[in-house]
Amino acid sequence: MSHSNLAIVVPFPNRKAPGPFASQIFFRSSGAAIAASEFSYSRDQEIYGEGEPAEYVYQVIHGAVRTYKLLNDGRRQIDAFHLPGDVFGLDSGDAHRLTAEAIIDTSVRIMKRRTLETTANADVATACNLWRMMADGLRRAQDHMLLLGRKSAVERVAAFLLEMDRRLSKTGMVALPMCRRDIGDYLGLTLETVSRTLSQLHDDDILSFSGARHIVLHNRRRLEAMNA
Amino acid sequence: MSHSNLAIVVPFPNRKAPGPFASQIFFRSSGAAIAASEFSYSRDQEIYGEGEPAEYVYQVIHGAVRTYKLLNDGRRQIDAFHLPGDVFGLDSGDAHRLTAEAIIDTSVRIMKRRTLETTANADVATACNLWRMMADGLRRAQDHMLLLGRKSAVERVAAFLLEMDRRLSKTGMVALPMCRRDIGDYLGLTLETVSRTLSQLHDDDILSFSGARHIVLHNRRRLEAMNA
DNA sequence: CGCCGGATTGATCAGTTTCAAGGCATGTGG
DNA sequence: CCACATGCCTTGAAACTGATCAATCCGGCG
Repeated sequence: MSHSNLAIVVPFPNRKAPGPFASQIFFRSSGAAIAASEFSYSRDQEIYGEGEPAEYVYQVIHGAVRTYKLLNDGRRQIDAFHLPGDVFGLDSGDAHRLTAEAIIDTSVRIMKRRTLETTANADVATACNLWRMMADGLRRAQDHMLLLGRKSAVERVAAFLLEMDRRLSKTGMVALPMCRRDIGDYLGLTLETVSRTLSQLHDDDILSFSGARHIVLHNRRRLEAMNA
Repeated sequence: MSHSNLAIVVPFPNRKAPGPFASQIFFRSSGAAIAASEFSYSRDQEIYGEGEPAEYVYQVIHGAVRTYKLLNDGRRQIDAFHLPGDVFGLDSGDAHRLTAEAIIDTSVRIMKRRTLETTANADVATACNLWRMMADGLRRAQDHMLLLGRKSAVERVAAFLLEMDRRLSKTGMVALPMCRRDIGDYLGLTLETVSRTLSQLHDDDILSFSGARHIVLHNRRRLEAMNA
C-alpha cells in the first residue's frame, strides 16, 4: 500500500460534509500523483506535537485521532475528532498548532506537505480540494465556537451525539472510540457533567446504552430540538 | 477610488499576523488586476446575513465590523472583530455562514468572489495569499475555541485586551469601537461579567480608563501571565 | 475470580449569570 | 447654556449551572 500513486478527489462535492476536513482521498492510477505511506499508532500515542515542524498531512484509514491544545496548567481543548476518511494536519503553516494523538489503535496515510503544495500549484482540482478541506475545517470551528461560547451542557451533549451519529453510526448504534474526559474536553465540560447529562438523556428515553461507549439514539428529533 | 486595479500582496509574509485574515490588500498598477469598489455602512447596519449567497469578499478601510452566529433564542457568538486592513467574508462556500454588521460607521472595499477565484487560478501568488488568509482565520478560531472552552472570565478578558492592544493601540491607548455586550458575545460571557472583570483589573492597577471605551494598559506582563 | 481504569452518582462549592437599581456620559431641544 | 432624555456602563444581591471532591460501581481483561 505504501508509495502508491495518489490523487485527491472529492467524490460528491455537493454532499454535506461528514466531518472535519471531510473530503475523501482515493488512490488513482492517473492524474496528479503524490507518494503516500501508511503509518500505525497505538492507543494514546502522539502523532505530532504542537510546535513541531509540519512536514506531513494525514488521512485516517481506521481508528480515531484527537487534535488538541493545552494550557500551562493542563487544561485541554480538543479541537476535533478525526475518523476514517478525515484529513488532518492540513491547518498549520510551518509548525503544527495542535497536538495529534491516536485515541485508539489507528492507521493513517501520510503525504508530504511540500509534494502536496507542488501538486496544488500545478493542478487546479487538487488546489480546490485542499481549499474545500480548509474551508470545512473553518466552518466546523465557527460552529464549535457557538457551542463553546453559548450553549448549555445538554445542548452541547446533544450536538455531540448528533455529530457522532452522523459520522460513525453504522447499524443505528454509535460506537464511541473516546472516553468521557475526551468528550468533556471537546465540549468544554467536565467528564462528570458529560456523564450526568448522558444519564439524564437515558432517563428521558432519548438514548440507551450497551456498555458506556455504545449508544443507541431513540429520538433524534428531540435531540435536534435540544441542539438549540 | 472605485474600479481601480487591485492585486493582493502581503507586504511582510513572515510577520506575526495582526488580526483575522490579516494580510493587507494594496492597490497596484501592474500584475493581476481585480476591480474593487468602496462601500459605506453606518453603525449597526448589516453588511451581509447568514445564509445569503456569498458574492463578495470585503476589506475594512476604516471602522470596525463584527461577524457572528445566532441561536434561535437570540444567543449570539461573535466570531471575530474586523479592523482596518482585515479581510472578511472569505470563509463561505456559496453562502455566508455568519452575519456581518458594522460596529461603527465603516467603509469597506469589496471584490467579487468569482473574479478573485479566477485570478487565484491564474496567479499563484494570489492563491497563496488567499490560502494564508484562510489559514490565519482557522488558527484564530482554534485559539478562540481554547479560550471559550477552557479559560476563566479574567483570562478571557486579559486575552481580549492584549489582542486589542496589539491590533489597535496607537498611542498606548486602546480605543474600543465595540460595546460591552459585543465583548461579552465575543468572549462567551455576559456584559456584566466583562464590566466587573475590567473594574477588577482597574482596581489591581493593571489598566485605567478615559471613558469606558478608552483603556490604557499599565502592566502587560501581568495580563500576559493571566492569559494562562 | 479479582483487578483496574473508566464511568456513574452524590454532596458541596464556586464562578458566572440573572435580575435589579443606579450612575455617568453624550447629545438634543428648550 | 442648561435641563433632561437616552443609552451604556457599573454595581449589588440572589439564583443557578456546572465544577470539584469523594465514594462506589461496572465491565473488560489478565
